[in-house]
Amino acid sequence: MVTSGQRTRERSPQGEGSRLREELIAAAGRLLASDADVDSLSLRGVAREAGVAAPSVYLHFASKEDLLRAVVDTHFTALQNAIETGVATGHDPASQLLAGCLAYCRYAVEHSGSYQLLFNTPRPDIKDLSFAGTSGAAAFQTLADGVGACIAAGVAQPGDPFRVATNIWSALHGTASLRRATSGFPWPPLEVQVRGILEAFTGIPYRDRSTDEEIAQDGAT
Amino acid sequence: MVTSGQRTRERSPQGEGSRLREELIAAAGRLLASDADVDSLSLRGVAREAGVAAPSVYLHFASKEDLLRAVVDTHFTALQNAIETGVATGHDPASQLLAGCLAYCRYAVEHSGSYQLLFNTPRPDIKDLSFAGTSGAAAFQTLADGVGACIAAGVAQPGDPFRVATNIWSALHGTASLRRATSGFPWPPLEVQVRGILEAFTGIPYRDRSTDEEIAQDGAT
DNA sequence: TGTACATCAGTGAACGCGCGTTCACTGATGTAC
DNA sequence: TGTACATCAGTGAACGCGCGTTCACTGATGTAC
Repeated sequence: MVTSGQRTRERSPQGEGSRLREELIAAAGRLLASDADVDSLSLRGVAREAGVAAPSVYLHFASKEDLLRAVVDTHFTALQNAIETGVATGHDPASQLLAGCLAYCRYAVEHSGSYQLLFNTPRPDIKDLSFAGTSGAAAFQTLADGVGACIAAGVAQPGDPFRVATNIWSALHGTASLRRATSGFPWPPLEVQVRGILEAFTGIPYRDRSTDEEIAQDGAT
Repeated sequence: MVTSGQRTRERSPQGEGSRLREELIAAAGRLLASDADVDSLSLRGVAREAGVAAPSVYLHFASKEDLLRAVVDTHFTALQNAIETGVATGHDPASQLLAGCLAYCRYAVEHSGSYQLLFNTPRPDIKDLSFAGTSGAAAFQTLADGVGACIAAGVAQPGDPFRVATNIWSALHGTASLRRATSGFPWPPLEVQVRGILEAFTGIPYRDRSTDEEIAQDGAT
Protein backbone atom coordinates (compact mmCIF):
# COMPACT_ATOMS: atom_id res chain seq x y z
CA MET A 1 0.00 0.00 0.00
CA VAL A 2 1.27 3.42 -0.88
CA THR A 3 -0.61 6.62 -0.46
CA SER A 4 -3.66 4.42 0.15
CA GLY A 5 -5.97 6.28 -2.23
CA GLN A 6 -8.17 8.63 -0.26
CA ARG A 7 -11.42 6.84 0.36
CA THR A 8 -13.59 9.86 -0.36
CA ARG A 9 -12.48 11.05 -3.75
CA GLU A 10 -14.92 13.67 -4.92
CA ARG A 11 -16.43 13.02 -8.29
CA SER A 12 -15.40 15.12 -11.26
CA PRO A 13 -17.80 17.88 -12.30
CA GLN A 14 -19.91 17.19 -15.34
CA GLY A 15 -17.95 17.40 -18.57
CA GLU A 16 -14.70 16.65 -16.72
CA GLY A 17 -15.13 12.89 -16.53
CA SER A 18 -11.81 12.38 -18.26
CA ARG A 19 -10.01 13.61 -15.15
CA LEU A 20 -10.34 10.11 -13.76
CA ARG A 21 -8.37 8.78 -16.69
CA GLU A 22 -5.32 10.81 -15.67
CA GLU A 23 -5.87 9.98 -12.02
CA LEU A 24 -5.81 6.26 -12.80
CA ILE A 25 -2.57 6.55 -14.74
CA ALA A 26 -1.09 8.57 -11.89
CA ALA A 27 -2.26 5.97 -9.37
CA ALA A 28 -0.56 3.24 -11.40
CA GLY A 29 2.58 5.38 -11.36
CA ARG A 30 2.49 5.58 -7.57
CA LEU A 31 2.17 1.82 -7.33
CA LEU A 32 5.10 1.37 -9.70
CA ALA A 33 7.14 3.86 -7.69
CA SER A 34 6.65 1.96 -4.47
CA ASP A 35 6.17 -1.70 -5.11
CA ALA A 36 7.91 -1.79 -8.44
CA ASP A 37 6.49 -4.87 -10.04
CA VAL A 38 4.36 -4.97 -13.16
CA ASP A 39 2.36 -7.84 -11.77
CA SER A 40 1.37 -5.76 -8.79
CA LEU A 41 -0.45 -3.47 -11.19
CA SER A 42 -3.83 -5.12 -10.94
CA LEU A 43 -6.86 -3.31 -12.23
CA ARG A 44 -8.44 -3.48 -8.80
CA GLY A 45 -5.24 -2.31 -7.17
CA VAL A 46 -5.00 0.73 -9.41
CA ALA A 47 -8.67 1.60 -8.82
CA ARG A 48 -8.13 1.25 -5.07
CA GLU A 49 -5.09 3.52 -5.20
CA ALA A 50 -7.13 6.06 -7.17
CA GLY A 51 -9.90 5.92 -4.56
CA VAL A 52 -12.48 4.59 -6.95
CA ALA A 53 -14.50 1.41 -7.44
CA ALA A 54 -13.03 -1.21 -9.76
CA PRO A 55 -15.70 -0.94 -12.49
CA SER A 56 -15.01 2.77 -12.84
CA VAL A 57 -11.85 1.90 -14.71
CA TYR A 58 -14.05 0.75 -17.58
CA LEU A 59 -15.37 4.27 -18.02
CA HIS A 60 -12.01 5.16 -19.60
CA PHE A 61 -10.25 1.94 -20.55
CA ALA A 62 -11.64 -1.01 -22.46
CA SER A 63 -9.63 -3.52 -20.41
CA LYS A 64 -6.75 -3.90 -18.02
CA GLU A 65 -4.49 -4.29 -21.04
CA ASP A 66 -5.68 -0.96 -22.40
CA LEU A 67 -4.94 0.74 -19.08
CA LEU A 68 -1.43 -0.72 -18.98
CA ARG A 69 -0.75 0.43 -22.51
CA ALA A 70 -1.58 3.98 -21.48
CA VAL A 71 0.71 3.64 -18.45
CA VAL A 72 3.56 2.41 -20.64
CA ASP A 73 3.07 5.33 -23.03
CA THR A 74 3.11 7.85 -20.22
CA HIS A 75 6.28 6.47 -18.70
CA PHE A 76 8.12 6.29 -22.02
CA THR A 77 7.36 9.97 -22.45
CA ALA A 78 8.66 10.70 -18.95
CA LEU A 79 11.90 8.86 -19.68
CA GLN A 80 12.34 10.67 -22.98
CA ASN A 81 11.79 14.01 -21.21
CA ALA A 82 14.33 13.13 -18.54
CA ILE A 83 16.90 12.32 -21.20
CA GLU A 84 16.25 15.49 -23.16
CA THR A 85 16.45 17.62 -20.05
CA GLY A 86 19.78 15.96 -19.28
CA VAL A 87 21.17 16.43 -22.77
CA ALA A 88 20.22 20.11 -22.68
CA THR A 89 22.67 20.69 -19.82
CA GLY A 90 25.65 19.72 -22.01
CA HIS A 91 27.43 22.24 -24.19
CA ASP A 92 29.41 20.00 -26.51
CA PRO A 93 28.79 16.55 -28.01
CA ALA A 94 30.86 14.73 -25.38
CA SER A 95 29.21 16.33 -22.36
CA GLN A 96 25.79 15.97 -23.96
CA LEU A 97 26.39 12.26 -24.42
CA LEU A 98 27.43 11.86 -20.79
CA ALA A 99 24.51 13.92 -19.53
CA GLY A 100 22.01 11.94 -21.59
CA CYS A 101 23.36 8.60 -20.45
CA LEU A 102 23.43 9.71 -16.84
CA ALA A 103 19.84 10.90 -17.08
CA TYR A 104 18.83 7.55 -18.55
CA CYS A 105 20.52 5.58 -15.77
CA ARG A 106 19.24 7.83 -13.03
CA TYR A 107 15.74 7.47 -14.32
CA ALA A 108 16.19 3.70 -14.40
CA VAL A 109 17.51 3.56 -10.85
CA GLU A 110 15.21 6.14 -9.30
CA HIS A 111 12.05 4.94 -11.06
CA SER A 112 12.97 1.33 -11.10
CA GLY A 113 9.41 0.00 -11.25
CA SER A 114 8.66 2.21 -14.21
CA TYR A 115 11.92 1.27 -15.93
CA GLN A 116 11.26 -2.39 -15.28
CA LEU A 117 7.89 -2.02 -16.97
CA LEU A 118 9.43 -0.30 -20.00
CA PHE A 119 12.49 -2.46 -20.58
CA ASN A 120 12.28 -5.71 -18.69
CA THR A 121 8.77 -6.79 -19.48
CA PRO A 122 8.31 -8.71 -22.68
CA ARG A 123 4.57 -8.23 -22.95
CA PRO A 124 3.49 -8.05 -26.57
CA ASP A 125 -0.08 -7.43 -25.41
CA ILE A 126 1.02 -4.14 -23.87
CA LYS A 127 3.76 -3.05 -26.20
CA ASP A 128 4.26 -2.63 -29.91
CA LEU A 129 5.51 -5.67 -31.72
CA SER A 130 8.17 -3.98 -33.76
CA PHE A 131 10.84 -1.86 -32.16
CA ALA A 132 10.97 0.70 -34.96
CA GLY A 133 8.67 3.63 -34.35
CA THR A 134 8.28 3.02 -30.63
CA SER A 135 9.27 5.43 -27.91
CA GLY A 136 12.08 3.06 -26.99
CA ALA A 137 13.42 3.42 -30.51
CA ALA A 138 13.27 7.21 -30.18
CA ALA A 139 15.35 7.10 -27.00
CA PHE A 140 17.85 4.80 -28.66
CA GLN A 141 18.07 7.11 -31.66
CA THR A 142 18.93 10.00 -29.33
CA LEU A 143 21.80 7.90 -28.02
CA ALA A 144 23.03 6.83 -31.44
CA ASP A 145 22.92 10.44 -32.64
CA GLY A 146 24.91 11.55 -29.62
CA VAL A 147 27.56 8.94 -30.32
CA GLY A 148 27.61 9.91 -33.98
CA ALA A 149 28.11 13.57 -33.07
CA CYS A 150 31.11 12.69 -30.90
CA ILE A 151 32.66 10.62 -33.67
CA ALA A 152 31.99 13.33 -36.26
CA ALA A 153 33.57 15.92 -33.98
CA GLY A 154 36.65 13.74 -33.72
CA VAL A 155 36.45 13.51 -29.94
CA ALA A 156 35.37 9.85 -29.93
CA GLN A 157 37.35 7.12 -31.63
CA PRO A 158 36.01 6.16 -35.06
CA GLY A 159 33.40 3.43 -35.35
CA ASP A 160 29.85 2.60 -36.32
CA PRO A 161 27.65 4.83 -34.13
CA PHE A 162 24.82 2.30 -34.21
CA ARG A 163 26.99 -0.52 -32.92
CA VAL A 164 28.70 1.64 -30.32
CA ALA A 165 25.31 2.86 -29.12
CA THR A 166 24.08 -0.74 -28.92
CA ASN A 167 26.97 -1.63 -26.63
CA ILE A 168 26.48 1.45 -24.47
CA TRP A 169 22.77 0.81 -24.15
CA SER A 170 23.44 -2.80 -23.15
CA ALA A 171 25.90 -1.75 -20.48
CA LEU A 172 23.71 1.03 -19.07
CA HIS A 173 20.68 -1.21 -19.01
CA GLY A 174 22.73 -3.94 -17.40
CA THR A 175 24.01 -1.88 -14.53
CA ALA A 176 20.62 -0.34 -13.84
CA SER A 177 18.88 -3.74 -13.87
CA LEU A 178 21.50 -5.53 -11.82
CA ARG A 179 21.56 -2.83 -9.19
CA ARG A 180 17.89 -3.50 -8.67
CA ALA A 181 18.03 -7.29 -8.68
CA THR A 182 21.14 -7.86 -6.56
CA SER A 183 21.22 -6.99 -2.92
CA GLY A 184 24.57 -6.67 -1.21
CA PHE A 185 26.80 -6.27 -4.27
CA PRO A 186 29.36 -3.47 -3.83
CA TRP A 187 28.35 -1.27 -6.75
CA PRO A 188 30.45 1.78 -7.52
CA PRO A 189 28.63 5.13 -7.58
CA LEU A 190 26.41 5.26 -10.65
CA GLU A 191 28.17 8.20 -12.26
CA VAL A 192 31.59 6.61 -11.85
CA GLN A 193 30.44 3.49 -13.63
CA VAL A 194 28.64 5.36 -16.39
CA ARG A 195 31.79 7.37 -17.08
CA GLY A 196 33.84 4.17 -17.23
CA ILE A 197 31.41 2.55 -19.63
CA LEU A 198 31.31 5.55 -21.95
CA GLU A 199 35.08 5.87 -21.92
CA ALA A 200 35.50 2.20 -22.79
CA PHE A 201 33.16 2.34 -25.77
CA THR A 202 33.99 5.81 -27.15
CA GLY A 203 37.58 6.43 -26.08
CA ILE A 204 36.56 9.81 -24.66
CA PRO A 205 38.48 10.27 -21.37
CA TYR A 206 35.37 10.70 -19.24
CA ARG A 207 36.97 9.42 -16.07
CA ASP A 208 39.27 12.44 -15.86
CA ARG A 209 36.66 14.91 -16.99
CA SER A 210 34.66 17.23 -14.75
CA THR A 211 30.98 17.83 -15.26
CA ASP A 212 29.92 21.08 -16.86
CA GLU A 213 28.58 22.14 -13.46
CA GLU A 214 31.94 21.49 -11.86
CA ILE A 215 33.72 23.43 -14.59
CA ALA A 216 31.29 26.32 -14.05
CA GLN A 217 31.93 26.16 -10.29
CA ASP A 218 35.69 26.02 -10.75
CA GLY A 219 35.50 29.01 -13.03
CA ALA A 220 33.40 30.90 -10.48
CA THR A 221 35.82 30.46 -7.58
CA MET B 1 1.17 -25.58 -21.57
CA VAL B 2 4.39 -27.38 -22.31
CA THR B 3 4.91 -31.09 -22.18
CA SER B 4 1.53 -31.16 -20.41
CA GLY B 5 2.61 -33.50 -17.59
CA GLN B 6 1.55 -37.00 -18.39
CA ARG B 7 -1.75 -37.55 -16.60
CA THR B 8 -0.86 -41.05 -15.42
CA ARG B 9 2.45 -40.66 -13.68
CA GLU B 10 3.21 -43.89 -11.90
CA ARG B 11 3.95 -43.53 -8.24
CA SER B 12 7.47 -43.98 -6.97
CA PRO B 13 8.25 -47.35 -5.37
CA GLN B 14 8.40 -47.38 -1.62
CA GLY B 15 11.55 -45.77 -0.26
CA GLU B 16 11.94 -43.70 -3.44
CA GLY B 17 9.47 -41.00 -2.52
CA SER B 18 12.12 -38.35 -2.99
CA ARG B 19 12.02 -38.95 -6.74
CA LEU B 20 9.04 -36.63 -6.87
CA ARG B 21 11.16 -33.84 -5.44
CA GLU B 22 13.46 -33.93 -8.45
CA GLU B 23 10.54 -34.34 -10.82
CA LEU B 24 8.92 -31.19 -9.44
CA ILE B 25 12.11 -29.18 -9.86
CA ALA B 26 12.44 -30.52 -13.40
CA ALA B 27 8.81 -29.64 -14.13
CA ALA B 28 9.44 -26.08 -12.95
CA GLY B 29 12.44 -26.02 -15.27
CA ARG B 30 10.28 -27.01 -18.24
CA LEU B 31 7.82 -24.24 -17.43
CA LEU B 32 10.65 -21.72 -17.20
CA ALA B 33 12.08 -22.99 -20.48
CA SER B 34 8.82 -22.42 -22.32
CA ASP B 35 6.85 -19.64 -20.77
CA ALA B 36 9.75 -17.90 -19.15
CA ASP B 37 8.12 -15.94 -16.41
CA VAL B 38 8.66 -16.40 -12.71
CA ASP B 39 5.07 -15.54 -12.01
CA SER B 40 3.90 -18.39 -14.20
CA LEU B 41 5.58 -20.74 -11.75
CA SER B 42 2.53 -21.39 -9.60
CA LEU B 43 2.55 -24.28 -7.21
CA ARG B 44 -0.47 -25.75 -8.94
CA GLY B 45 1.10 -25.23 -12.34
CA VAL B 46 4.28 -27.03 -11.37
CA ALA B 47 2.29 -29.92 -9.88
CA ARG B 48 0.21 -30.11 -13.04
CA GLU B 49 3.33 -30.17 -15.21
CA ALA B 50 4.73 -32.95 -13.02
CA GLY B 51 1.53 -34.95 -13.43
CA VAL B 52 0.67 -34.87 -9.76
CA ALA B 53 -2.01 -33.37 -7.51
CA ALA B 54 -1.27 -29.98 -6.00
CA PRO B 55 -1.06 -31.12 -2.36
CA SER B 56 1.65 -33.63 -3.31
CA VAL B 57 4.09 -30.75 -3.49
CA TYR B 58 3.85 -30.51 0.30
CA LEU B 59 5.32 -33.97 0.66
CA HIS B 60 8.69 -32.44 -0.25
CA PHE B 61 8.45 -28.68 0.16
CA ALA B 62 7.11 -26.71 3.09
CA SER B 63 5.65 -24.01 0.86
CA LYS B 64 5.69 -22.56 -2.62
CA GLU B 65 8.55 -20.35 -1.49
CA ASP B 66 10.55 -23.38 -0.45
CA LEU B 67 10.00 -25.00 -3.85
CA LEU B 68 11.13 -21.87 -5.66
CA ARG B 69 14.26 -21.65 -3.55
CA ALA B 70 15.17 -25.17 -4.64
CA VAL B 71 14.53 -24.23 -8.26
CA VAL B 72 16.78 -21.17 -7.96
CA ASP B 73 19.55 -23.28 -6.43
CA THR B 74 19.35 -25.84 -9.20
CA HIS B 75 19.51 -23.26 -11.94
CA PHE B 76 22.42 -21.37 -10.38
CA THR B 77 24.32 -24.64 -10.38
CA ALA B 78 23.43 -25.22 -14.03
CA LEU B 79 24.70 -21.76 -14.95
CA GLN B 80 27.93 -22.25 -13.03
CA ASN B 81 28.45 -25.60 -14.79
CA ALA B 82 27.87 -24.01 -18.18
CA ILE B 83 30.46 -21.35 -17.42
CA GLU B 84 33.03 -23.83 -16.17
CA THR B 85 32.54 -26.05 -19.19
CA GLY B 86 33.08 -23.02 -21.38
CA VAL B 87 36.19 -21.85 -19.56
CA ALA B 88 37.68 -25.33 -19.86
CA THR B 89 37.75 -24.99 -23.65
CA GLY B 90 40.21 -22.08 -23.47
CA HIS B 91 43.97 -22.60 -23.33
CA ASP B 92 45.19 -19.19 -22.18
CA PRO B 93 43.72 -16.48 -19.93
CA ALA B 94 42.36 -14.41 -22.82
CA SER B 95 40.56 -17.26 -24.55
CA GLN B 96 39.30 -18.60 -21.23
CA LEU B 97 37.80 -15.20 -20.42
CA LEU B 98 36.06 -15.05 -23.78
CA ALA B 99 34.80 -18.63 -23.50
CA GLY B 100 33.43 -18.06 -20.01
CA CYS B 101 31.64 -14.86 -20.97
CA LEU B 102 30.20 -16.45 -24.09
CA ALA B 103 28.95 -19.40 -22.06
CA TYR B 104 27.30 -17.02 -19.61
CA CYS B 105 25.54 -15.07 -22.34
CA ARG B 106 24.49 -18.15 -24.23
CA TYR B 107 22.99 -19.58 -21.09
CA ALA B 108 21.16 -16.32 -20.50
CA VAL B 109 19.78 -16.20 -24.03
CA GLU B 110 19.01 -19.89 -24.43
CA HIS B 111 17.52 -20.37 -20.96
CA SER B 112 16.01 -16.96 -20.70
CA GLY B 113 13.29 -17.89 -18.22
CA SER B 114 15.84 -19.46 -15.94
CA TYR B 115 18.19 -16.50 -16.30
CA GLN B 116 15.37 -14.10 -15.61
CA LEU B 117 14.62 -15.96 -12.41
CA LEU B 118 18.25 -15.81 -11.32
CA PHE B 119 19.14 -12.22 -12.19
CA ASN B 120 16.04 -10.17 -12.85
CA THR B 121 13.86 -11.14 -9.94
CA PRO B 122 14.40 -9.21 -6.74
CA ARG B 123 12.64 -11.65 -4.46
CA PRO B 124 14.28 -11.68 -1.03
CA ASP B 125 11.89 -14.43 0.02
CA ILE B 126 13.48 -16.74 -2.53
CA LYS B 127 17.06 -15.55 -2.55
CA ASP B 128 19.76 -14.85 -0.03
CA LEU B 129 19.82 -11.34 1.32
CA SER B 130 23.53 -10.75 1.00
CA PHE B 131 25.32 -11.24 -2.28
CA ALA B 132 28.50 -12.59 -0.72
CA GLY B 133 28.48 -16.37 -0.46
CA THR B 134 25.71 -16.87 -3.02
CA SER B 135 26.05 -18.80 -6.25
CA GLY B 136 25.79 -15.52 -8.09
CA ALA B 137 28.84 -14.29 -6.20
CA ALA B 138 30.71 -17.46 -7.17
CA ALA B 139 29.99 -16.86 -10.85
CA PHE B 140 31.09 -13.25 -10.54
CA GLN B 141 34.29 -14.33 -8.81
CA THR B 142 35.06 -16.63 -11.73
CA LEU B 143 34.76 -13.60 -14.01
CA ALA B 144 36.87 -11.34 -11.80
CA ASP B 145 39.57 -14.02 -11.56
CA GLY B 146 39.57 -14.40 -15.35
CA VAL B 147 40.02 -10.66 -15.79
CA GLY B 148 42.75 -10.65 -13.15
CA ALA B 149 44.60 -13.45 -14.94
CA CYS B 150 44.55 -11.50 -18.21
CA ILE B 151 45.89 -8.39 -16.48
CA ALA B 152 48.56 -10.38 -14.65
CA ALA B 153 49.61 -12.04 -17.90
CA GLY B 154 50.00 -8.59 -19.45
CA VAL B 155 47.54 -9.30 -22.26
CA ALA B 156 44.84 -7.01 -20.84
CA GLN B 157 45.41 -3.35 -20.09
CA PRO B 158 46.10 -2.64 -16.41
CA GLY B 159 43.20 -1.91 -14.07
CA ASP B 160 41.24 -3.06 -11.05
CA PRO B 161 39.97 -6.54 -11.96
CA PHE B 162 36.94 -6.13 -9.73
CA ARG B 163 35.82 -2.90 -11.40
CA VAL B 164 36.53 -4.21 -14.89
CA ALA B 165 34.57 -7.37 -14.10
CA THR B 166 31.70 -5.25 -12.79
CA ASN B 167 31.51 -3.38 -16.07
CA ILE B 168 31.73 -6.56 -18.13
CA TRP B 169 29.03 -8.22 -16.08
CA SER B 170 26.78 -5.19 -16.50
CA ALA B 171 27.23 -5.18 -20.25
CA LEU B 172 26.73 -8.94 -20.66
CA HIS B 173 23.67 -8.90 -18.46
CA GLY B 174 22.35 -5.90 -20.34
CA THR B 175 22.59 -7.41 -23.77
CA ALA B 176 21.09 -10.72 -22.65
CA SER B 177 18.19 -9.00 -20.90
CA LEU B 178 17.47 -6.52 -23.65
CA ARG B 179 17.52 -9.19 -26.32
CA ARG B 180 14.71 -10.86 -24.44
CA ALA B 181 12.65 -7.75 -23.71
CA THR B 182 12.87 -6.00 -27.07
CA SER B 183 11.29 -7.41 -30.16
CA GLY B 184 12.40 -6.13 -33.51
CA PHE B 185 15.69 -4.52 -32.52
CA PRO B 186 18.51 -5.38 -34.96
CA TRP B 187 20.88 -7.07 -32.54
CA PRO B 188 24.30 -8.12 -33.82
CA PRO B 189 25.18 -11.82 -33.42
CA LEU B 190 25.76 -12.54 -29.74
CA GLU B 191 29.40 -13.53 -30.13
CA VAL B 192 30.24 -10.40 -32.12
CA GLN B 193 28.83 -8.21 -29.39
CA VAL B 194 30.48 -10.14 -26.57
CA ARG B 195 33.85 -9.78 -28.28
CA GLY B 196 33.29 -6.05 -28.70
CA ILE B 197 32.36 -5.65 -25.04
CA LEU B 198 35.37 -7.59 -23.81
CA GLU B 199 37.71 -5.69 -26.10
CA ALA B 200 36.37 -2.35 -24.88
CA PHE B 201 36.85 -3.19 -21.21
CA THR B 202 40.12 -5.17 -21.34
CA GLY B 203 41.91 -3.83 -24.41
CA ILE B 204 42.42 -7.40 -25.65
CA PRO B 205 41.87 -7.36 -29.46
CA TYR B 206 39.08 -9.93 -29.41
CA ARG B 207 37.43 -8.68 -32.55
CA ASP B 208 40.38 -9.80 -34.69
CA ARG B 209 40.96 -12.99 -32.78
CA SER B 210 39.85 -16.45 -33.91
CA THR B 211 38.37 -18.94 -31.49
CA ASP B 212 40.59 -21.77 -30.30
CA GLU B 213 38.54 -24.11 -32.46
CA GLU B 214 39.18 -21.98 -35.54
CA ILE B 215 42.91 -21.88 -34.75
CA ALA B 216 42.91 -25.65 -34.40
CA GLN B 217 41.10 -25.97 -37.75
CA ASP B 218 43.45 -23.53 -39.47
CA GLY B 219 46.41 -25.49 -38.16
CA ALA B 220 44.92 -28.72 -39.49
CA THR B 221 44.51 -27.49 -43.07
C1' DT C 1 -40.51 29.95 -12.28
C1' DG C 2 -41.61 24.99 -12.03
C1' DT C 3 -41.30 20.45 -13.65
C1' DA C 4 -40.30 16.47 -16.49
C1' DC C 5 -36.65 14.33 -18.57
C1' DA C 6 -31.83 13.33 -20.30
C1' DT C 7 -27.14 13.01 -19.40
C1' DC C 8 -23.24 12.12 -16.89
C1' DA C 9 -19.87 10.10 -13.29
C1' DG C 10 -19.62 6.58 -10.77
C1' DT C 11 -21.17 2.30 -7.66
C1' DG C 12 -22.51 -2.42 -5.33
C1' DA C 13 -23.23 -6.98 -5.99
C1' DA C 14 -22.28 -10.78 -8.42
C1' DC C 15 -19.96 -14.16 -11.85
C1' DG C 16 -16.30 -17.62 -12.64
C1' DC C 17 -11.45 -18.41 -12.29
C1' DG C 18 -6.87 -19.90 -10.46
C1' DC C 19 -4.32 -19.49 -6.59
C1' DG C 20 -1.83 -21.51 -1.88
C1' DT C 21 -2.94 -24.34 1.73
C1' DT C 22 -5.34 -27.78 4.92
C1' DC C 23 -7.67 -31.93 5.93
C1' DA C 24 -9.10 -36.45 6.21
C1' DC C 25 -8.70 -40.14 3.09
C1' DT C 26 -6.92 -44.31 -0.01
C1' DG C 27 -4.63 -48.06 -1.52
C1' DA C 28 -0.37 -50.45 -2.40
C1' DT C 29 3.72 -52.43 -0.17
C1' DG C 30 6.34 -54.13 3.57
C1' DT C 31 6.79 -56.40 8.38
C1' DA C 32 5.73 -59.09 12.81
C1' DC C 33 4.00 -63.00 14.63
C1' DT D 1 1.87 -69.86 5.13
C1' DG D 2 -1.72 -66.58 6.67
C1' DT D 3 -3.12 -62.45 8.75
C1' DA D 4 -3.10 -58.16 11.27
C1' DC D 5 -0.98 -53.97 11.27
C1' DA D 6 2.28 -50.06 10.05
C1' DT D 7 4.27 -47.35 6.68
C1' DC D 8 4.55 -44.97 2.64
C1' DA D 9 3.26 -42.14 -1.70
C1' DG D 10 -0.07 -39.71 -3.04
C1' DT D 11 -5.24 -37.83 -3.65
C1' DG D 12 -10.05 -35.29 -3.67
C1' DA D 13 -12.66 -31.94 -1.73
C1' DA D 14 -12.83 -27.88 0.42
C1' DC D 15 -11.39 -23.16 2.46
C1' DG D 16 -10.78 -18.13 1.67
C1' DC D 17 -8.65 -14.84 -1.30
C1' DG D 18 -7.92 -11.45 -5.10
C1' DC D 19 -8.48 -11.15 -9.70
C1' DG D 20 -10.95 -9.15 -14.41
C1' DT D 21 -15.30 -8.30 -15.99
C1' DT D 22 -20.52 -7.60 -16.37
C1' DC D 23 -24.83 -5.82 -14.93
C1' DA D 24 -28.41 -3.10 -13.38
C1' DC D 25 -28.46 0.73 -10.41
C1' DT D 26 -27.99 5.72 -8.18
C1' DG D 27 -27.95 10.36 -7.58
C1' DA D 28 -26.32 14.85 -8.94
C1' DT D 29 -26.39 18.25 -12.69
C1' DG D 30 -28.01 20.25 -16.83
C1' DT D 31 -31.84 21.26 -20.43
C1' DA D 32 -36.63 21.86 -22.75
C1' DC D 33 -40.89 23.62 -22.35
